[in-house]
Amino acid sequence: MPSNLDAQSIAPHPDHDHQACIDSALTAARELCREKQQKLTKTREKVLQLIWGSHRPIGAYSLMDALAEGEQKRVAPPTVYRALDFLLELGLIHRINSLNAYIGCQDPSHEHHCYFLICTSCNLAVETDPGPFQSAVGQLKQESGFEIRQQNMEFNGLCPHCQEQSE
Amino acid sequence: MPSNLDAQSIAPHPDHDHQACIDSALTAARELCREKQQKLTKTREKVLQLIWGSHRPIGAYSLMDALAEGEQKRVAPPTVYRALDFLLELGLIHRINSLNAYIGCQDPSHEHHCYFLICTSCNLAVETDPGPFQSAVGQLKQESGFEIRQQNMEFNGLCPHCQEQSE
DNA sequence: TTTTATCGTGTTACAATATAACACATCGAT
DNA sequence: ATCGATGTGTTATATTGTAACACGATAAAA
Repeated sequence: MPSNLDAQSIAPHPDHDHQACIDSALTAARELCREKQQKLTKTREKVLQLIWGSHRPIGAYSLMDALAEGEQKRVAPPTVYRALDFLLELGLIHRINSLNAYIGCQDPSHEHHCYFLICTSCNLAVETDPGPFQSAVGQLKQESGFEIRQQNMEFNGLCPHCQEQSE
Repeated sequence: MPSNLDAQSIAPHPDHDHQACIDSALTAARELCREKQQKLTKTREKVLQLIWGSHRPIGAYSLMDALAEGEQKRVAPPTVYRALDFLLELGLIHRINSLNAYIGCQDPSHEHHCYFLICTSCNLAVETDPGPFQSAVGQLKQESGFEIRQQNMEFNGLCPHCQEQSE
């Protein structure tokens, strides 16, 4: 789970040192690629960095726009999607299905299920610990007879900051 | 929660009387529309019926294909999407985000969160009770400071029937 | 050192999902 | 009878994602 958080909350504080997030994400990514003997190429690294440009999910085509900044040529969709597939595969990013968008993984060092809190006002997305849900999941497995392999949870609501704004 | 279930499981048995599902869904829909003073027009009813044609999520364009069966003209996408929006709004169907597809709601009589078990082999999708998860959600609200308004859970795995097949 | 195999990228075209905008029709309430 | 609200038809287009094939770099095998 991420450092660099608001003491009151697992949501990153609006004024937090975001460069630290980016740096630690990239360091973790390089480390993971070394371990798994995968190459973090220029494109892949740039995409990861852009995704970590905020704590808000970003779409593939927005990434293409961002990649185009200051470049002569735009990259084509397959380039971005290949990078995204690579990063997803390694667990360095997650896909937010309800938004068709991608966000950095807070803890890529081991596989885990995706539990996200998403602010419908500012789009902040915070990854949370699936732990507290696992007894209910176990019960559900029993009752349903399903063999559950993936858990994908998306909570929508208002983040602490946006609640203040709207008061 | 639906009747007509496998005794061992909340998943519908492959041989269950599916016409009963369709009929009770349509009856419930008519009732709900009367209550809420909304019109279940021909198009809307047909779409709902097609969605209830199985317990598998179905995409908007497949619905268009199904609507076209035995008709002279195909309807255009907006027609289907309007019907879908209407049915979603009333809670008669849910959207499965990870599949861009739609499925009938098992219990439209009151608003609730969406918890689905989805079989990655046969696409069976079963709606389950969010109840057992609510204490963990409450804890999460506290810790995160988020005001959670919507819960959208998609579990992927193998349904009991497909587990047998793959043994 | 050449050869070859693998992996990553470039490029073109296209598929699949979803919406905007505007015209028209229906139907109940004033 | 008219008006306003709601539902549908129609055309065009936006958004998200893939298929298929060519090219290039790199590194291991011959």
